[in-house]
Order: sequence, then structure tokens, then C-alpha cells
Amino acid sequence: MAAHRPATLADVARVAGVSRSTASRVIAGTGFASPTARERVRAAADRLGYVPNSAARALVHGTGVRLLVAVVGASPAVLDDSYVDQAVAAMARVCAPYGLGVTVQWVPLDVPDELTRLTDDRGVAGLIMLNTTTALLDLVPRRLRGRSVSIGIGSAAVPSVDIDNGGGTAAIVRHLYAVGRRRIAMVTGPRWLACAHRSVEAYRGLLRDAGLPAREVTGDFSAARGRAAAREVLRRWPDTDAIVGISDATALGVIGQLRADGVRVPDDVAVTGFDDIPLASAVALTTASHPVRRIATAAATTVLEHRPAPAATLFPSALVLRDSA
Amino acid sequence: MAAHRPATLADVARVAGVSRSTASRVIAGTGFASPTARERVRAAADRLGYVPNSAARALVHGTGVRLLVAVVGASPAVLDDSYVDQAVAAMARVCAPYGLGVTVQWVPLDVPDELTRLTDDRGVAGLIMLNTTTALLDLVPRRLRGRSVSIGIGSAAVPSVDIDNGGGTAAIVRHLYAVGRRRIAMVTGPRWLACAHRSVEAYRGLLRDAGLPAREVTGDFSAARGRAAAREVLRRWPDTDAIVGISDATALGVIGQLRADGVRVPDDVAVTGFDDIPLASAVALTTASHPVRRIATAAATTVLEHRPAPAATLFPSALVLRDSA
DNA sequence: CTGAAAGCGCTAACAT
DNA sequence: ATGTTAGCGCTTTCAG
Repeated sequence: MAAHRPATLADVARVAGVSRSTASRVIAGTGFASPTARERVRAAADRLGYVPNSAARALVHGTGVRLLVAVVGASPAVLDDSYVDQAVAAMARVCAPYGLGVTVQWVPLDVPDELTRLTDDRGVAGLIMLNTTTALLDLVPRRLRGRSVSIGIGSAAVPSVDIDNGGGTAAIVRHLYAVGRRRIAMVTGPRWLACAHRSVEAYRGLLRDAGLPAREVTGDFSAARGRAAAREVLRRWPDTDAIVGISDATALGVIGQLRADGVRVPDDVAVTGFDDIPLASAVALTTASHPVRRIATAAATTVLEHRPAPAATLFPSALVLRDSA
Repeated sequence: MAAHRPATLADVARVAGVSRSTASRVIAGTGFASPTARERVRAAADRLGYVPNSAARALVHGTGVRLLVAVVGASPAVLDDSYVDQAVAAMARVCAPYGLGVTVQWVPLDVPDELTRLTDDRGVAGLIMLNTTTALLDLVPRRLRGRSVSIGIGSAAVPSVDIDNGGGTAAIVRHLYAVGRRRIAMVTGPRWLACAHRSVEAYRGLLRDAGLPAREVTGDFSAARGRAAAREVLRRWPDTDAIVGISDATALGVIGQLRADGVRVPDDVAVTGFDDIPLASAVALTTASHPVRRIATAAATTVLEHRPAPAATLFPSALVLRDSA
């Protein structure tokens, strides 16, 4: 008890009166061991408060010691999003019992080598890509096959877990149509972000089916861009009676600009968002839910349990009706 | 280039034509090495895209491989706070270049052994305590001395990094006084949370100096408790003309209840928060800033660089004037 | 200034 | 069923 040095497997083995191999087998739950041995090792480990050393395990297995969250984007500012915070924290929670940690890094959109550099690190036990492109997905090394998940678009080698953008957006557009809106515009996400396309496609599809023309302006998820986009929409199509934002931040920007210009929301123009951030309820924004934590938890779990996942897992997004539309 | 197996130090040494020891010395930047050797090793490492294996390093140094964020509280629900998300994500960012990961775990307020169990893991390279008590701080093992920081209250062995609660609260109370409020109540934090005491003390001190009586109701940072507290304040002291909330969530609850009861804010009762969360600006809440990310970054940096820190580092909190007070 | 050798804690053949 | 042995990738005395 002197220096209270954390016990090693050798300590456990000695106390249990067996060899290290036997102790290893029962602790790791692999291979054979007699009930007696099992019992004694368990007891010893318990008494000593033994915790396996994950570094040693990682070393022998060549398996790595942390989960890398690679956030793709134009600048490191992509890491400042609360979406990233939620995802990272949720994963850090999932990792804890596995003795793994989480690391976040920004991957520049236009310097693909950076991903390779990051994944060349043997310390990386698993990889979660956030907002990735298909090109980047193809750079995921073999070593990480089966240990990578993309939150966003996926690929043949990397399964994806994501929100059902299409379903959520469809619910929103249908609602707008149901309440009589017919000249519906959309502020989209950035071009390169494939997972945002599903929203746009849902919007287009529904409008096409209804015989309505699409009115699209490119945005980037930010409120600032939302403001500018609102102006652009009304300049190009002055009779617009609804604007679908790709995100809540976008919608908030749109509403701000509209009100500043004397346009009434929702009377003149209905506005919707996506994500249902806390702010959305405060300003009564109609939107669609986005369970980020649950998605991140699912992604991390898939990687950590190293279990084969379907190519795509979509979490449902529910319409959240409030005052803005 | 075949399987693109990440290079090991042995590879680097071979390519550089030196021994592993020498390569180790120049890579780790420790010990002697001739300029020639230094140069050749650098070149080889560069060409091979060598990344040191952090598990192996951790193993030999016995130093651990991840930063543990221990969040103290009554239930695991304390992990659901966006404050925790921000802190964890910020640390995961700081850790990346060190080859370390981050893990979050809840530490029950009343089961102190849990902390010991968590820190008995050799994989833990450093410890960040969040919202801790003094009793728990005393349980931080020797091994982690100089590798622990508390965000909140500190101790002789564990330095603290925190927001200047006292200063922020003082600025708020002074403002309230300056605009003519004289019957100022406060909804405090939970009793056990020592770092929240500083706010209460600042409030009491200022009121005492002004010859005004303190009016305190115990809260718990939640909006729900804020609502109840608002009722209690007005029941006990009906002439209250200002309520200082320990957090923005508390203040939001207070405002909600007040308005529901037909009390005008700020006309009848001024209300203030603390933290300046995004919602605060949306509802025009007067509050004080709380740079969580910067604080978390500072805490993690101190641990990772293993540098001696002052017993307490306080980040300034700035008054944010809006409409609610 | 450099290399040889031992060892961090654990696992996985391979004997027994 | 259990023990022996070698080795994961790296650092670090200790000799040269």
C-alpha cells in the first residue's frame, strides 16, 4: 500500500498464484482457464484494484489509443461550431470505458495530404470523419478499415451515420405547402458538402412533384450568409412567400435580415431552419430536430466495438412546429 | 511503399544509417547528437512520414495516454451541459498535437472512491476536475501531482483555473445599484459547489458596503429551479426590484416565471444572468461573459506542458449590458 | 558522440 | 488447462 503504485498484471498473477498468461487470459476474457483460476484471478484483480494498462495493450495489438475526429472544412473555424463540441463530448463519453481518448483535428478541404499525415499515426485507433467529401474518404488508410465512420456522406469503405436530412427537409416543405405557401425558396449549404445535397434534393423533388419551380441560393450554414441570402432571394424572386434554411443559424440570419427590411415573418414570408438548437425555441423558429449526441454516440460505438455497420444509418428528423412558419 | 505500414523509429534509424538510440535522441530532442546525425535522422523521418507511437512512449515513461476530465455532480446528467461539451472539445483540440486523447467521466458527489478508481488507471496522463469539491481534490493521487488542474475551486496540490466569478458578479451588482436598484435578491448555486460561493460573497460584500440586506435563495444553475426561486423571492420579499441569477439558465427561468406572473422585466424587477450563452443575446439578457473555451484550453495546456502553475488563475468576466437590467 | 542491451505492461503462439 | 517465451515501439542507462 506504500506508494500505491497501480497494480500490473504481474501483481495480479502473483497474488492469484498463477502465471501472467493465465491472468491475461481471464482478464481479457480470451482463451481457456479453469473455473478455479478464473475465480482466483478475479479476486486478486479486485483486491488490487487492477486496471489494464491501455498503452501496453495498444502497443502489443498495434491498435492505437485514441479516436480521431477529423473535421473537414475550409478553415480551422469549423471547429468552433457547437455541433462539433457536442459530437466530440459525446464520443469522449463513449470512449471512457474502453480506455480510449478522443482528439479533434481540422482537415483542410484542399490539402488532402493532411488526412494521410494524421492517420499515419499508429496512435489512432479509430476515425470519425465529420462533414467529409468523397475524395477525402478515399484517403482513409487500410489499417483503419472497419474502424472508421463518417458522420455525413459515406463510401464503399466507410459507413455513414447521419441525420435524415432528406426526410427532415421533406417534412418541412410539406408543412409549408400544407399551410398554403407556393413560392418556396431555399438557402442551401456549401457546394462541396455532399451530405447537404440530400436536403436540396428533397426540396427539389417535392417542388417538382407539386409543379412548382425551385428557387435556390447557396449558403454556408452561417447566419451572416443567411442575411445576405435573404436579400438575394427577395431581389431575384420578390414574390417569395417562404424560405427554407439549411440550418437554424441560416434561418436566424434570414429572419434578422427580413425583419430589418420590414418584411413580416411569418405573415409575408415563412422561414424554417434545421437542427433545433436551443436558440430556435427561444425565437420560436419552426425547424427539424437533429439529435447530434445520439448520432455521435452511434458513430463512436460502431468504431469502438469494431462491428460491421450498414453502409448508411439515418437517424430520423422530426418537424418542430413553432411560430416562424 | 507496399502496405504503407506506418514507419517506426527502427525504419528511420535504418534509413538514416544510425542506431535506434541515436534516432530516438534526435527525435525526442533529448541527449547528444552530432549535427550530421541530427540532419540525417530528420531527413529520414521526414521522408518516411514518421510519427512517434504514443502508446510505446507512454508505456516506457509510465506516463499515460489520455487526459481525464472528471465532472463532479449529483447525477450523470451533469455531463449533458453545453459547458462540459465546450470544455471537452477545447481540450480535445489542445491534446491533438501531443498525441493524447480526452475522456470524460462523471464522478458522483457522494462516492469518492470512484475518483480513485478512475485515477488508478495508468492510462490517465493528466486530470482535469470540473466543479469539484475540496474533499475530492484531496483524493487526487500523488502520481498525478503536477498533472492535475481544477476548473473551479483548487487546493494546495491542485492549481485552479476559473472564471472570476467574484469580479463578474460585482460588476453586475454595481450596475444594478448604479441604475437605482436597492432591493436586490440573488438566486445562488448549490451549497456544495465552492466555486459558486465567490459570486455569493461578492454579492454580499457589495450589499453590506451599501448598507443593504442580502436576500438569498438557493438554486442549482437550472432554469427550472430559477422559476421556483423567482416565486420564492417575491413571496419572501415582495418589494424586490432586482434578481441576480447565478447563471443564464437560472435567469431565464426567473424571467419566465416573472412574466408568467405578470411582473414586468426589467420595469418592475431587473434580472441578470452569468455566462453569456447564445440564448442570452437572443432574449436580451444582461449578463457577464464566461470564456469557457479559453479557460479549458489554459487548463489543458498547463497539464500537458506539465508546467508549474500559480495556485489560482482567474479569467476576467466582462459585464454584458442588454435589456433585462 | 554513438551503439548495445534491457525493459515498460501486456498478449499470443508454442510448448507442456 | 497452464506456463514459457518472444516481442510490440520506444527510451535510457551504460560502455565504448
